[in-house]
Amino acid sequence: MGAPKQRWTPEEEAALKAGVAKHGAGKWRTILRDPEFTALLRLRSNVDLKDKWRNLSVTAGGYGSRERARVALKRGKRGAMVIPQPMDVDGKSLDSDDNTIIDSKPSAVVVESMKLESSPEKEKSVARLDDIILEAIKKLKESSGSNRTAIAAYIEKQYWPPDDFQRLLSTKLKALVATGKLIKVNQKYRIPPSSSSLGGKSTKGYSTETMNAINNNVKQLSKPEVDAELDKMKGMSKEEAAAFAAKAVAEAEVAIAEAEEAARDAEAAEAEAEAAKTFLDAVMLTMQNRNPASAVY
DNA sequence: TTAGGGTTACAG
DNA sequence: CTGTAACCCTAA
Repeated sequence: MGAPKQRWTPEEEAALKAGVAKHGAGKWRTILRDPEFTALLRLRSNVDLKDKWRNLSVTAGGYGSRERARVALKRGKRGAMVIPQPMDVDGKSLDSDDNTIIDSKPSAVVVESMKLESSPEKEKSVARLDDIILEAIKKLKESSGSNRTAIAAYIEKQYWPPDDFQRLLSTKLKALVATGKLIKVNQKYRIPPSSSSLGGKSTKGYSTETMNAINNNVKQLSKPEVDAELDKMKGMSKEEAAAFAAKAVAEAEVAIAEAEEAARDAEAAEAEAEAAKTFLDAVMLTMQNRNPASAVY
């Protein structure tokens, strides 16, 4: 897993995901033009966004079109393999109310080594923070994971204490969770295992006001975007759909984090992010209604 | 402009 | 050498 060319910073990734959550995958130019992301993605082209999204999909274990092709080739040469799908075991609801989030992306735990490349200072420091956060968790070695306070304490002890650190840390943790580099379980963060599983969705952190708005919207949303996404899901096995949904929820949350981080137009951006989450809630409901024990396809 | 196949750069 | 991530090329 390389640290090759112009690596994407977690911020850029988050912005990309947020953009996809808002406008949908494929609307690269739109995402790029969105005043909320244009700043963070200013150095990336629409093609870059597309490629990055493809890479993310691949490493996420989600079947990106590309990975499928590669896998197919490998199988072809070795002439082996089936894709056994023991179908899942749990017909459980995806809608639990605790704060458990388990991202759908495995992703290796390789931290980004600091490169002394020619990148803006800002990006350098944030990339380093990611590195440090992971290091902190590793060093702390808490079996069930480490909470934000412990992580912050460790970092403050080992490194310099930036002024905006606490807030920055929270944002970074969210981003890392969304990226699959960390898993959050009951307020604690830990390094993800090699494989992924599906978790409940989180309903944390939103004001009752917001939640009401969401619940209210869920009942009467009818965007063409929704139909399009739901249509995609028809061809997925339940497992795939669940992973997809879990990932999407994480993305929506990143969108919210981004909205907070970018103080500018925060309200409007947050509203859009919430809308994205609303869509996801609808997806979840739809899935629960239609996913008998067997897959659709 | 976008999707997808191909290529390059780099880490393990 | 192989796998991964960023980058390039081109058809639609």
